[in-house]
Amino acid sequence: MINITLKDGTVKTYESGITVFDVAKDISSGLARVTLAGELNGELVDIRKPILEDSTLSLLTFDDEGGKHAFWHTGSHLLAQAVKRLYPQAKLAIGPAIDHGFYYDIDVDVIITPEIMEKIEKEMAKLVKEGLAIERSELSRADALEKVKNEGEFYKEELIQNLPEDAIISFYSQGEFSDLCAGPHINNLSPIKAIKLLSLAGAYWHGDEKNKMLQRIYGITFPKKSQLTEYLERIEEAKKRDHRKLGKELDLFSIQEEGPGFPFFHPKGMVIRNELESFWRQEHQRRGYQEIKTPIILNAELWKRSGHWDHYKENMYFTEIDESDYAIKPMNCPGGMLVYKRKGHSYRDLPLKMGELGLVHRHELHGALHGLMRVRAFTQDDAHIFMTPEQIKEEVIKVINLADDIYKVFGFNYRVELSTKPEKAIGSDEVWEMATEALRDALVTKEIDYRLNPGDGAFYGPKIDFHLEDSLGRTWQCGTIQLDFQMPERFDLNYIGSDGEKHRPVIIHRTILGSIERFFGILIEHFAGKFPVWLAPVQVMIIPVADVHHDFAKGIADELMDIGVRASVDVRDEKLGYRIRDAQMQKIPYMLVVGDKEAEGGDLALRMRDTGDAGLISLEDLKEKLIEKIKTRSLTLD
RNA sequence: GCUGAUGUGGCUCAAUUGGCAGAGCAGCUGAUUUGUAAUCAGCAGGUUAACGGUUCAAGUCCGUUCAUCAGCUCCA
Repeated sequence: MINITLKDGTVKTYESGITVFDVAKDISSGLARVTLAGELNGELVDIRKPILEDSTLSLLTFDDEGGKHAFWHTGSHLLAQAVKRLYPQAKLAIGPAIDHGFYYDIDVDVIITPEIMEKIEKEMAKLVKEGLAIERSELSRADALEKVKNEGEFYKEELIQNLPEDAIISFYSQGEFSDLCAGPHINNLSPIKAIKLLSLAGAYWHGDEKNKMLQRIYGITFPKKSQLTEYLERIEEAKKRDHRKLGKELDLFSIQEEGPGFPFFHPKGMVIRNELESFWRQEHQRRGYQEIKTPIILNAELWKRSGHWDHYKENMYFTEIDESDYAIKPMNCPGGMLVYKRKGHSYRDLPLKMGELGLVHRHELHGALHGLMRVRAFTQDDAHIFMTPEQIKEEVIKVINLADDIYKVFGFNYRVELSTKPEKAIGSDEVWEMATEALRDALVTKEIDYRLNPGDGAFYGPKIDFHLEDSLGRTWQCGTIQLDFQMPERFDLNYIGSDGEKHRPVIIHRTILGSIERFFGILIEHFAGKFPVWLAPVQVMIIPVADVHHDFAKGIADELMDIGVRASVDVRDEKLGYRIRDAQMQKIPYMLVVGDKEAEGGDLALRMRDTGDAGLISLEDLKEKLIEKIKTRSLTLD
């Protein structure tokens, strides 16, 4: 007999070998119906999993991540089964559950069109009606290989061959369909009440562009029809926050055919950008950073010395001046190195922090461009910290703190990744190991959860990345902290130590916002265009009731502008309601309606973006409120 | 770069089987003088992404290129 401790702390005694599903059934048939998977001693397990020893067990439903995972993984099998029924010649590659739904990569000789997707969707619904049970079985490596070979599933064959020696090879089957799969899966198909195939894309086998491109079908399933409707509505809502759409509507920026990947910033976008940059300068100055600006075009020799010529050439643009080769900078570091090298340095100068809002150009693949998020010209909020090896940890921690301080101002959540040595890299393994450990040490000291991203470091060093989310939950790298022992060597940088000898400094390359462009895009989506007061292009729109109130309105605007508030008067010959609507749609935080009553009485009728009419306020109180909101970079209006 | 889809006034979208390119909003002009999310009327605005082809006739069919969108790959 074994003891099983449940989520609520109750302990139940069962015979060894009882399955997760049987435990659920024993508790109640209702619970058994909604249980999709289990979490056994902290590990996600199949609902069929026999429990052999004293354990803690959580029964997972669709409300749990693990339950969703099993549900969607089964969704992907259902998709594959439907495809195989319609196109028996199709070869299956991989079909995992993802954060929102699932996909399956399929190699089939017909081009899947939206019409075919509809057909597949119908076939899936038909399969659910058949009420097939899902069964799990294990095979030896030889038998498994034999099975998939007989079925002609050569992608599966390759997958099995790549499994580690001791791996348990399991298959899940439903009716005539069976698929190599580690699971977990749900008990049978009938809980799947809503099915939607979402999109279609090409995807390389093993993610390698040298391999064949397969057709990837994305889909999602739910236990209730209403959940699908809600999901689709949420997607629609998220699309309204898209920075490309809002950028157009609010007239912030544009990207035109004449310059793919080269964004134009419009007057209103520039207000936000300038506010961001002055905030950035303020935060850096008070932390001891100096600011520099290095040229955009520098000669080819420099890029050969820095290693970019050998390691980054495909992403660079080149030009020729007086018959010499020049490159347009894809990174700011070599220029920064030259500034450091201009004069001798003492250990007393270190750490030396040089910041640069540097405009870089990188050739990104045409298909990779995405609004402001991925462009071909962008301004990095770069800085290079020159320091002694002893200062590494402290300085890395200071940068982590700075990033956290800055992200907090916007109310962002972020995710941290640690990226290690890539294939194309310079420097010895020992130095890489040391640098990677230094970064890891800083993360551990700060008790930050991070995700490991092997092989994704810069070519000169490992890095800590900060990722922020867009409206659809896609994450984008913004801040980065990169440790570099290579550039100091290549540029023969040194400082004089307390011993009077020359020493090699170590460099941190870092950004906080990442690129101003990308950060701006994230910002638009994060706030859905409703910028906090300090960033809003127009902070107060004054709306006179009639012509006779224009002078009074302009007087108010002047007083506000005198204290640095961006105020504007809408003098157009339109009805009040029209102009309020317009200001509202421009997402202007505050509106003032001024007519006879205000001109006589002194107090002003205030309207706020989110809550509408806010009653009367005196000009003095309003000024105080605005100054406070702007100074504290408040995220709220009242 | 790869796979698939898309491209019509500044914006959002119409245009039967190939048969005279249209509407709303925005803009301009005039009337209207307005109290918390759209006042009325008139005017102007297009080589239908570009180039080539088929046809008596192309926004529509075919080809090439460019751009955009969803992914893949890559990356701030």
